[in-house]
Amino acid sequence: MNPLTVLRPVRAGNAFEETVERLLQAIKLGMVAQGEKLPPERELAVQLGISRVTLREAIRALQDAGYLDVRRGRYGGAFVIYAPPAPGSGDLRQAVAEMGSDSIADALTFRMAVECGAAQVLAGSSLSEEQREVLLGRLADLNAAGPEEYRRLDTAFHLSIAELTGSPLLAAACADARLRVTDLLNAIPMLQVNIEHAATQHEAIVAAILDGDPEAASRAVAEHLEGTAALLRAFLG
Amino acid sequence: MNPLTVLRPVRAGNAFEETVERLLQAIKLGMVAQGEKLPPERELAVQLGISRVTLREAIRALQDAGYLDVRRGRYGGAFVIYAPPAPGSGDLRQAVAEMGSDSIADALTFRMAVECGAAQVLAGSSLSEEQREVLLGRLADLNAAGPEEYRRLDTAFHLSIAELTGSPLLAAACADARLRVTDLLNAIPMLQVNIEHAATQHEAIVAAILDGDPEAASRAVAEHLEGTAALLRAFLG
DNA sequence: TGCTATTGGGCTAGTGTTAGACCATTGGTA
DNA sequence: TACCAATGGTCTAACACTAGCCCAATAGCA
Repeated sequence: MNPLTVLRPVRAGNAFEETVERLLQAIKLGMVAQGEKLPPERELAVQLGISRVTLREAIRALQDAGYLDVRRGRYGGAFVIYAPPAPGSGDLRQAVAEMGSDSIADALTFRMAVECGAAQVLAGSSLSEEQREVLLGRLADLNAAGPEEYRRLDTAFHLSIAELTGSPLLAAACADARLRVTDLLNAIPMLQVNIEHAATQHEAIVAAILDGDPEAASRAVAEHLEGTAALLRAFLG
Repeated sequence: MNPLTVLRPVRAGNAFEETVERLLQAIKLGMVAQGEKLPPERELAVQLGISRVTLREAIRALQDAGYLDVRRGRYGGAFVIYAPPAPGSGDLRQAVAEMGSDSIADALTFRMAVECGAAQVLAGSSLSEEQREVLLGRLADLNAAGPEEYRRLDTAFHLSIAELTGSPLLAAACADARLRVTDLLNAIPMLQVNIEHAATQHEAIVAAILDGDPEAASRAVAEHLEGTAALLRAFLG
C-alpha cells in the first residue's frame, strides 16, 4: 500500500489557479455554450466555495485570454466568446508533447475505469422512464449533431451516463477524466467513418444499459474508448 | 449536462481541515500502522503541498485527539498511537445517521464503479511477473491475517489492484472511495462466515485478473462489494 | 562525557483569501 | 423620462497560509 496514494498533495495550487482551470473546463466542455453567460459572480462564488474577489481575478484572467466578454449592468454578466477549435485542427504531436506521456497514459486508464464502471452501475440499476428518456434524448441529440456541436454533445452523452447513476462523486470523476483528455480529443481528426463507427458503439452502449446488462454495457464502453486510447498510445512510442 | 458537475466547489475547506482529514485517513486505513511514525514534518509538508506551519497545526489536532504521540529530538517524530476499533464494535445505526443516507448511497455507488473499473482494466493489461507476485502476496497476507489486522490488509489488497494499473489517478479515486466507507465498514460485525465468504471472493477476483479476463474480474468485484452494499442499504430504509 | 545529526518548536515578514459593505452601470418598466 | 433591480467594480479589515530562519531537545556515537 503506497503511502503516496493517500499522502498526496492536499492543494493542487492556489485558489485562483484552480478556479481558472475549473471555469476553463466548463467553457471547453461546452457546459456554458458560446453566447451564454456564467452565473452571476455572487452566486458562482458560493457554488465554487471561494470568495468573490478570487473568482473575479479568475474571470479577469479568462477575459484577458479572450474566453469571456464581461458586461456590467442589469442583464450583464460574463459571456462566453469561445469557439471550440474545429476537430482535427490542433496538432496532436504538440498536444501529446505538452501533456507528457505518463500523464496521458494515466488519464486514459482512469477514464477507461470510471466510464466502464459508471455504465456498468447504471445498467445494473432499475431505470425510471424519465431516466431512459434522458439517455435516449442525449443519444438522439448527438446523432443529429453537426460538426460544430459534435464534441460538446459527445461529452454531454458520456457524462449523462455517470450523472444518471445518481452519484455526484462518480459524475465528478467522469467529468474530471473527460477533461484530462479534452485537448487530445480536439487534436484528433474526425473522419466521417469514425463518427459512424462511434454512433454504432453509442447505440450499443445505450442498448446494453436499457437492457439492464451490466457486462455488455461495460464491454461496449471499453470497446468505444479503446479506439481513441489506441490511437493516442501510438503517439507515445 | 448538469453544470453543477463541473462548477462544483474548488476547495472542500481550509488547508488545515483538509490536512487533518488526510492524515486521519492515512492512520485509519493503516497506511501508517500503530507504533510507526509519520514522515518528518519538513518532508511531509512538501508531499502534501502545504506549509510546515499548517501541517503542524493538523498534527497538533491529531495529537490532542489522541491519535498521535509527538516526540522531539533525533529519532523522534509523530508516532501513531491508535488502535483501529474492533470490527463490529461501533454502532452501525449511529454511523449511518452521522453520514446521511444520500452520501452513503453516493459513496457505495462510487466505490462500486471505480473498483470494478480498476479490476477490469488490470485484468485487461498484461501483467509482469513482479505484478503478479504483488497481487498474490497481498492476497496471502490477507488470508493469513488475524482479526486485528484484517481490515488493514483488506484495504491494502483492494488498493493494490488500483495501484497495479499504474494510474495514480485511479489509485487515488479508489483510496478516496474506500475512505468514504471506512467508518461504516468498521461498524459492521465480522463473522467467521463472512470472512470465509470474502476469502472465496478475493480468490475469484485474483484468479480472474491473473487469467486476463476483464469481465470476470469486474463481475467478481461487483459481487464482492454488493454484499456489503446491500447490508448497508438495508439501514437506509 | 561531550559532540552531532536529526527532529520538533517557535517566530516573523510577506502574500493569498475572505466577508461584507458600498459604488457604478445598465436596460427595462412605470 | 425617472426609477428600479440586477449585475459588475472597488475598497477595507481581518484572517489564513507560506517561506525561511533560528532555537531546543534527543539519542546515538566517538
